[in-house]
Amino acid sequence: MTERGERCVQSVVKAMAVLDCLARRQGPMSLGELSAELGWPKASVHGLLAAMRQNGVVEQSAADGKYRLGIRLFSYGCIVSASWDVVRHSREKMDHIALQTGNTVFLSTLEEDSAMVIETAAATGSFRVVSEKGSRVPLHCTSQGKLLLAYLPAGQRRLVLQRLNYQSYTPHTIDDPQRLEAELAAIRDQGYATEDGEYRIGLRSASAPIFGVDGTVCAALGVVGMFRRVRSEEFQYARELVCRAAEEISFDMGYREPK
Amino acid sequence: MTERGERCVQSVVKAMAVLDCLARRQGPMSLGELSAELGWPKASVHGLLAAMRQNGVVEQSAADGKYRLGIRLFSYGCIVSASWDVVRHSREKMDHIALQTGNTVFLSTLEEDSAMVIETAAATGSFRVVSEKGSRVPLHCTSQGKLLLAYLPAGQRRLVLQRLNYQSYTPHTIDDPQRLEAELAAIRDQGYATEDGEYRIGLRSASAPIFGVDGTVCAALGVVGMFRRVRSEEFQYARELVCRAAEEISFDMGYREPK
DNA sequence: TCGGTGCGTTCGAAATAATCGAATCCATGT
DNA sequence: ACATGGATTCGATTATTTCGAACGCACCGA
Repeated sequence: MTERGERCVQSVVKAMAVLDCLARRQGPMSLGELSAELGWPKASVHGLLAAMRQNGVVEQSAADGKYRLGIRLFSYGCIVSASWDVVRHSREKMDHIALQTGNTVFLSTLEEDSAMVIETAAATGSFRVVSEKGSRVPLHCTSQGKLLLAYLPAGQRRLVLQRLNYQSYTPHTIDDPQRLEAELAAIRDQGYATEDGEYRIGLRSASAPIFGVDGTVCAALGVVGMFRRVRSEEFQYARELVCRAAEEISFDMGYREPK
Repeated sequence: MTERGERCVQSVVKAMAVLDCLARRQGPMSLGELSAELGWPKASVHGLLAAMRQNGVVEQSAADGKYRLGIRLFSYGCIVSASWDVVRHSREKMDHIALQTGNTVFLSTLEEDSAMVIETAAATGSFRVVSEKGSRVPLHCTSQGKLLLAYLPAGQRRLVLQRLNYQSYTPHTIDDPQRLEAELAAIRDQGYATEDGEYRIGLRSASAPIFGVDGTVCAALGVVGMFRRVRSEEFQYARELVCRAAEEISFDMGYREPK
């Protein structure tokens, strides 16, 4: 471990790995567990944890001594969230679409080879699909995932497509790279993505791109619900609302369509 | 810098200081700024940043090379937020109080010598007070701050009271430790805290303690708004709703009042 | 009451990895 | 083409991390 593309402080890389480990578990872990999981001596892991405990990035339970992600990370997360213009520009329109369609509206962006929800507007219907802030879904079988992939620069897209696992969640999941490539091209053509029970049976969704001032897609605006069929009027209506809102938000953010 | 109470990895402590610096600014910073602010050579800071950039804890702008907190911190923040039982148990009752009173309802907890908002329910009225998740307010001049202080174990409370700055925000701010101590005792007696324009002129708030199963206060439930007077009927009504809800939430979380 | 067990924590010397001034690169703008 | 201001890389010195082992402590069953 003496050679590295990037010249960086290895202790800090390790500390980040500890955070990742705690994040994957989503719950408290003992020093022993962390040490075993990471393959480093307990004393080493302890040193890293102690450093991060100092300012609340990790916390230690007074009862059982287990470690977990700390409140300071919540604080940082709020700062990051507040820095996203796209959330501020979308909030109102998202609520509006949620009311009009009765379904869940969400804003997603790429994070670690998956699509992460960064904002939601709750459904009003009784069969509401819940979509929690911070939750992640696969890229190859959701409308937001496929959309974000479709608009990724070709170079990065190729790399991500290679890394994906193409797990089949339902019989409708697109589980081979060739077909996904074709779907992505179609998405770029029509300017939006749909998903027809490819991730969860009975769930359908549509997503449209929000462009930043630099012309790249900074988020996917989507609607998800238990629509009857993709061709149904309600779904097409929801899809259109999302597409129009995404265009308007892009405009608000300073993006101008190339002529 | 060879002696330390805690035995911890100093590079990681420094990395955390970099994060803190970026968090305080709440916006992008250049390597030079960070270096100057922290008083360390640019190359050193760069190494720390490079390590954290690897996994998205910090991001670097492609345009101007400036650094900022990364999306991974948002992801971590959501995990932390989701781990708080108190939020899940409070959500519904908070919405209810917000509807009943038309004012902003919030859940707060201690973070770095201030009271941080961890959940909110938006006001319905036209003169709504906004309270953003993650925002922090002083301890000595808000109902949530005084409440959290009042129920802190005596040892910790003394330490915090010493560190506070007692800045006067309005003519009503309690700006001396003695009077604050007396106020805290009164709060413990009556079981709730109020604030009468001590932080912002015209703003009044009331907070009640939510107890965890271990008997400590894990959060303050509060309501804030432009109430006419503390003795007004609306304020007393809101205060009572908050107190009752806080008791119920405490019960739901497994707390049983000592006989 | 007494060991045993499984924790987190501390210790200390060997050895690795961080440090930081200076050099380099790479945009921008003149 | 040149200067400027920034990020980044380099490399020898040196302080820091490392990690096995020992410690302290709570819990639990005998």
